Amino acid sequence: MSVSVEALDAALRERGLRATPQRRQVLTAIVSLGHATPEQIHGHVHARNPSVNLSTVYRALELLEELGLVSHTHLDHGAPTYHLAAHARHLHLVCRHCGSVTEAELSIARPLAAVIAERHRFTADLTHLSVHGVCAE
Amino acid sequence: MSVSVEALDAALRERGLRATPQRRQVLTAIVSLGHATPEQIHGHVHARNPSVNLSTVYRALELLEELGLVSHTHLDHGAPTYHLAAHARHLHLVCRHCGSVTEAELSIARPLAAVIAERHRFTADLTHLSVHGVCAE
DNA sequence: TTAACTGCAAAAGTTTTGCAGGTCG
DNA sequence: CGACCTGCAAAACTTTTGCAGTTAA
Repeated sequence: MSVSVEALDAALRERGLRATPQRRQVLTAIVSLGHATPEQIHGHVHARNPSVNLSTVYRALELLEELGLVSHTHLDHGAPTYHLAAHARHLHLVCRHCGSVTEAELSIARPLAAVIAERHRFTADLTHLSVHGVCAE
Repeated sequence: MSVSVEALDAALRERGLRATPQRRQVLTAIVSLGHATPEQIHGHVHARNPSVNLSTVYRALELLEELGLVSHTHLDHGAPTYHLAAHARHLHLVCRHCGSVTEAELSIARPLAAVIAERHRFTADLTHLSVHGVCAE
């Protein structure tokens, strides 16, 4: 975790931007939560620092994503969920019925990515891949 | 197209629901547009029948999906796009840069679905699969 | 006729924005 | 000190809901 925060500080410094507590706390929240919606992230940050505003969370998420530290997917019904870019070593199986999210090996989608690259000249970003369906319940 | 509308009428009758012009027009719009957001569908319907309200479009989409005639995915930034269930014979390649949506053979994802079924006991719905990435530009 | 459906308007939920004040560097 | 950031409030969107009037069957 402190690794991520240090990476953040470095990335910010490099761009002449500021390392504020809020930005660090948003990143820390993502690290703790694994993957979460802006709302959930705000809840986590807010617990430690009640003055932090939801709009600041949105702005921080946008920035963190721009810096390449974080990325997001649309898991279920359009709800965006954010996670560490470095942790994006799995794809998501989203159950339509129970809403559960299971993680699966990224490597199992490699063959698919290869076919897509070849036939469509399209570079698939597997870290953004989520497969919808029905789990074993 | 009239095929779809007839299927709609039949499905509605079977459930004791009503075949209204609005419902038919929403379905027709989806047929013409291929895939479209609620907003775009409303635009299309509205052009022919200006009195149709957006909330009616939402209600119709919900119903059509329930009847299994239509389904939706979240293509790009969470924007829901609806399409005929019968046309869902392809998966989507969504370009992060230009926003374009390319269609690819569903069959190329079969092996992936098989692995997921075996390892995770998860039945993948490939018709809801969209792959994000970068196209050839 | 009458239960289902629609249009309208308002509510609810989410994300963005303008601005005055606070703060990192 | 000075530009960058934040909190707040309001705006901009998207989707849902309640209700009175309309309409398909």
